[in-house]
Amino acid sequence: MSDYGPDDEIVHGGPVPVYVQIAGVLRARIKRGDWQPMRPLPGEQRLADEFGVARMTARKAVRVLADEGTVFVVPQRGAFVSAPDQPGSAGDGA
Amino acid sequence: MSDYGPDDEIVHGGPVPVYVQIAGVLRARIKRGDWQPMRPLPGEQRLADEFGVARMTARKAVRVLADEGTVFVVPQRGAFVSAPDQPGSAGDGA
Amino acid sequence: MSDYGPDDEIVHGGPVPVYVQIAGVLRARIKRGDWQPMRPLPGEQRLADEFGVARMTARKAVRVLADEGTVFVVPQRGAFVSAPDQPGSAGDGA
Amino acid sequence: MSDYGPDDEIVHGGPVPVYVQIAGVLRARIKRGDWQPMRPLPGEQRLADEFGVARMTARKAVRVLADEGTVFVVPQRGAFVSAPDQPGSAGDGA
DNA sequence: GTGGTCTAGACCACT
DNA sequence: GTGGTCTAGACCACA
Repeated sequence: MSDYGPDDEIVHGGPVPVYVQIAGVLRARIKRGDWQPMRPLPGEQRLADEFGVARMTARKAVRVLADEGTVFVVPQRGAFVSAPDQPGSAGDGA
Repeated sequence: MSDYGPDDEIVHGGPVPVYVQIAGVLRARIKRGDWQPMRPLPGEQRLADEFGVARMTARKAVRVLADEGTVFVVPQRGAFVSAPDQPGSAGDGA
Repeated sequence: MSDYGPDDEIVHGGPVPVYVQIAGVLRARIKRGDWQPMRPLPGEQRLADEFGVARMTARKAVRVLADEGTVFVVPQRGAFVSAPDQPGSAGDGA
Repeated sequence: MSDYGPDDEIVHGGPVPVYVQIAGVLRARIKRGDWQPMRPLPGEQRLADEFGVARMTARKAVRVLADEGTVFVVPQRGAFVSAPDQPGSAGDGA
């Protein structure tokens, strides 16, 4: 189930491609700590279902995060949140 | 199809360039709220068809609106109505 | 469906491990030409179904063939019949 | 029209993904000089037609070449053969 | 279940 | 005509 509300609305036909919007939502959740480092994101199909898009679109969103290093993809295992660059030393409240 | 009538007639061969006239019509529609902020304008081809002009003419009209900030253009995505500058401070009922 | 009959019967509880027996059957089919070089073997699930064994058993049988070079495994793609060692030096005419 | 023959056959269901095979064929043509630096490759749809695959598959092949730097893609213009690193000084027959 | 690949369509902006 | 995006299905190996 999703704990997410209107914050995560996806706009079709807008200036930002759907897959980029989804990548942004996922990125925000990761930074917010919803998904912890080394833990898997929901699978492509689940993301597609949640956002109401085709799997290929959800897949492209995950690829955006993988290309920027936010997550890493392990074939047949899932997409995992990368470890933060400098975990804990600054900026996170420690 | 268009919901617009004689109001939007374009005069060819007059003192005002056709693309400026079209820009004026589009600007009026936006201010009237026909097209909402963050939503796309019709594509160049559609505008060209509606006004009976060449694509380059429709393109120039959109550029006028972009230059004045009424719309913003996202390459490969289209032209989108800008958000109003400060919709709350004056004129909107606040 | 399988074109194979009693020839390929597997004996459980005998002196020869089931996966070795299955490897032998598969090896025979390859040598017989049932499966051509560079073509994929049936997937693990299909082999498991055909021989009435667990997926891990089918997997081990394929591994036997891979270890001896009869087939080669490409991750995420399957197991493929290897090209014959030196088909040209003798018997192929070149 | 294609001047290409059996050399460029694509195998479906083989150990190598179709889009990787196509990328290999295109790479070979570029190295062979069929397509000169700064000239465009055929469009995605043409490649798809030539190889008998979906456009998305041809697209992935081009992306492979773009990722490795063999070509560069200009949106709405095409994919262009990159300039060689050191054209002519070594390695090409010296 | 996962991600990887592939098909066969579609609409779009832009050139 | 180009590439960019998107849909809605599919089969597969692998765990």
